Amino acid sequence: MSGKSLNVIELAKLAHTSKSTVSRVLRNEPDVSPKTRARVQRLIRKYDYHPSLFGRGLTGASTGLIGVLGRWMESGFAAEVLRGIVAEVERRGGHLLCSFAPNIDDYVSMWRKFAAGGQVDGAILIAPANEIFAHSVKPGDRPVVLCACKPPDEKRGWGKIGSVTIDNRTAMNDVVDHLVGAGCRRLVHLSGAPDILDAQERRRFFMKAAARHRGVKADVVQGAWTRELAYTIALEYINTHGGPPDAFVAFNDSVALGVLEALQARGIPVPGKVAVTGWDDILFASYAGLTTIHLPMIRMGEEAARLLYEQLDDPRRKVGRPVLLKMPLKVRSTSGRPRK
Amino acid sequence: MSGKSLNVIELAKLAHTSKSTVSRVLRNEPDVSPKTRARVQRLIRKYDYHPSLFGRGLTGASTGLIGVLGRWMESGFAAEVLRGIVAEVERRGGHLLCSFAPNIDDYVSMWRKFAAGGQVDGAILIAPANEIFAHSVKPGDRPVVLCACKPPDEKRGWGKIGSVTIDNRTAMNDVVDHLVGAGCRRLVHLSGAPDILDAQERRRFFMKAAARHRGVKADVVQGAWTRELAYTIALEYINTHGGPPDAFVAFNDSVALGVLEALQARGIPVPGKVAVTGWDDILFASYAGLTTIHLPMIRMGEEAARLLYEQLDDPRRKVGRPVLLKMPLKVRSTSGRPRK
DNA sequence: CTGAAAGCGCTTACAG
DNA sequence: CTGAAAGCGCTTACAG
Repeated sequence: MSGKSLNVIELAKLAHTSKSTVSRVLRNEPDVSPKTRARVQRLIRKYDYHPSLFGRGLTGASTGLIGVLGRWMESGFAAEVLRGIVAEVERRGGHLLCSFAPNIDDYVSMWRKFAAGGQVDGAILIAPANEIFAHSVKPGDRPVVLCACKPPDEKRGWGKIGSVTIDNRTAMNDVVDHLVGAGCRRLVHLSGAPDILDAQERRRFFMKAAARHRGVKADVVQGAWTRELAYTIALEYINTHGGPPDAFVAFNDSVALGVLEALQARGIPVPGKVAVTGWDDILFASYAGLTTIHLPMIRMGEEAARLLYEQLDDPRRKVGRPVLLKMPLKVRSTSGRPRK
Repeated sequence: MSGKSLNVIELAKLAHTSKSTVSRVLRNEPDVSPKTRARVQRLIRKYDYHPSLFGRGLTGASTGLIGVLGRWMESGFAAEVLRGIVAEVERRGGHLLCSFAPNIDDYVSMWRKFAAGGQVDGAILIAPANEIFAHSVKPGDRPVVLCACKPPDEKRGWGKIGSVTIDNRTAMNDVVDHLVGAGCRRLVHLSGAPDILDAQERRRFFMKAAARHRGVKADVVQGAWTRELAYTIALEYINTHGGPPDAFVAFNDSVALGVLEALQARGIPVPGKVAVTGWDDILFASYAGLTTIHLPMIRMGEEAARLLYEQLDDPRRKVGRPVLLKMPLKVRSTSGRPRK
């Protein structure tokens, strides 16, 4: 081997052929004689040769690089979705180019960088803030898939962008029906932060779900956005209303945890006196016996990657499709029939 | 703008200068007149221009790309470490090129690809299997940092590789001293899978820590590697020994969870009759009041990235350094003084 | 301080 | 089925 690292030219010399032919073998093109192909492949394996990402990328050819853009990894949500993406991308022999931008302007800039091409084959945007829809999708954009986010309308080219979202409506119906079936009549929803789409949806679907039942009273309480806030606000609610409602429907498991702690502090039995439900199904939920909605974070990542590959595999397909994932209700012990 | 995407040549034309000068401005080189620099920078901002990763990479210049190689994301461990890496890399304006290889041969192949250059500036290897040390580090390798893994010796060039590991010895001493201080005399360690370095270390340090105390009996039980297995094995232990020991020291929180469930199933009070400790400090630990060792996964990622940048910032520095992270003991309610 | 030229390692038409 | 040539977008000496 010469001093420089192995490249198509060196490989061509060793195989007594041209770099064009080596390139053809590399990309599994059909028009190569079996003998030549075998000779080149043997050398590729012998030297564990991998074509340069940069050389290939510069020509505009596919690099197997999939862009992943997230707001941040704090939540654990992005990390779980990433696991799903990894599973699918790894299966295809691809690589992930990950960027994270908490700030929406940076996020948009990175999205544009991915979409403009010359970097990744396609990209997955994890939970972008809604401000992104004020920007336009360009006709020549690389395929992009939205994860945990859905374009609000067809405008600005967003109509042809694929997306993976969760079916909050059906899940919330399941929660409410289950609670009503268990005898609960006064339901209180501790909603999530108002700038989160899921929070808006769950809040709306909670009211709608309850309205389908006669004699059921539904209320929404804002501000309980974390475990700590939920603890305080649950106590406050109980003090103000002279006791708990029949059920607290928490925006997520952390909020439910805060509620459970508040109820425990006041010696109010769950589910004896009040039912509590969560959302997400994090590890502690199963430990605490929390009835909750299972959020399939890993599957969201997998589906997003599959959606992206659908478009990558068929370049004529210019339009992505929306995928709506069902979320199963996990009935555990915090939602038994109240004894009053 | 012409049809093709903006590049150094277009930018040079617009700025009435040459692509060499544009390149100098891009890389913040000193030898550019203030006027020219300002003119170029204005255009860069105006068009939100980002130099091509591929063009830059092909010349061998730094791309800001940091390679991350993991065995898999299943554990959640890699995901948390990744969060730390992201925090640090994002701060430096870099990007992550992530690959995951459950199989050791693939892992080694990817490591070599990163190390050979022409792809990333440097790489972080998360928890590689020990078989990797059978391979040699080459003199011209790009900087690499080991995370949650330490070279067993100086051989094959591994002596100059930086690493981030956790101080299992001190942490295990803390656990054992705490339990003995609480009155426990018979300690049982439910160890982790034998091919995990941390499992080997904790097992060994558990025995050593106990041996420092007179009258303390320490045992190791194998096979309890998951919550489910721990449940079964804890029950089995109790049946065989006519009751629990004074303390179960679990390899991690999931194992501790299995133990707690087994004790609950048998109606054995914790900490009244037996103490239980975990390791990792996952969310459920604080909920369950589990006394545990806090594993700073995010910090491990941050430290690994910092270590890597130390070498990247100073190319003369050919040798990385080892970092040993302390793990605080979180005393909660599962380790109170046993009442016997 | 500036610019022209070479070259990084590939792929892509094109000609045979 | 094969190869010579051009070119992707940068950076790096080199000459001025």
